[in-house]
Amino acid sequence: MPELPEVENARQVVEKALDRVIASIDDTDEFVCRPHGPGEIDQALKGGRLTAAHRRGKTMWCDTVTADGADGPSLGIHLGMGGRIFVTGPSGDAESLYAGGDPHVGGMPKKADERPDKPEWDRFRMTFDDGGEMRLFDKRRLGRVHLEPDVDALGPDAAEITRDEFRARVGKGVVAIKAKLLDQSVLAGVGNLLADETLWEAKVSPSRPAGEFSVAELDALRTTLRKAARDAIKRGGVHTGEVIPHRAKDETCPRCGAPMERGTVGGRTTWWCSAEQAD
DNA sequence: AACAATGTTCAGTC
DNA sequence: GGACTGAACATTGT
Repeated sequence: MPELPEVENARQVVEKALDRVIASIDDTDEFVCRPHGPGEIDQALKGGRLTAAHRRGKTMWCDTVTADGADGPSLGIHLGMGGRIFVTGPSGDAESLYAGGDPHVGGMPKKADERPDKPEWDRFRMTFDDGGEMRLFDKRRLGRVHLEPDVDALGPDAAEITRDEFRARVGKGVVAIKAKLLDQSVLAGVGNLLADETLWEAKVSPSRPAGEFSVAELDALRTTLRKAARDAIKRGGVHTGEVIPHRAKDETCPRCGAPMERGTVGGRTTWWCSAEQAD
């Protein structure tokens, strides 16, 4: 699930956790919270508060203050391959639940495995002194929570990148354009689905070398990407993309009817229109 | 059983 | 050192 649009959705849910006093933290999952040892994050943040929720690409982080009002360490949260954020209000009950990283914004997920009632899939939990909580729910366990995340290694956010930045960062090298879009140090936030959706909308072959693009083509690609990202945020996730349901065997392009083709580009399964996105 | 999964990272090669 | 590739990571679903 989580690409830029889902993470932005999750970030907005994390904002529901701001300015509430942290009573305790369960950071005992050593894989998710590495390299911190159990209790380390708890010790650093207990008694303090989260004061702001930021996002760049797929990485979120919160500013914090300690109990005495001094600046605390930032808290990084990454949803990995399938993580979600749940926050409950002061009552702590299900009625006050906010779900982030999920397509059904504000509603309860329908699939059993997406419901928040599998305690063994809770990988991190922050309990507030008002009775509510924030937790990372992640059945695949590839999410991350850690102190002081290094966001400088990320490129500009894919929904915000400027025209000049895009030209300079994306339009060079011999790697496939899709691999370039997926490189988080080039620009941050594009995942496998958003890449396929963007390239399909732009009628660009995913395997075409990035350095071959003209300035005009790069500008057009950037416009398409930002539109795809923002539309997905608005609609609740990348899965709302037009071509996404057609990423399957025996499917056809929803625009021209030609067969969809499957392959591997940038190490990821890739689908494209065999006619409009030919090399 | 084998393989893929909306992500990241690290070892290895050119 | 940079660019690039492929496997590994933990876990679940098909």
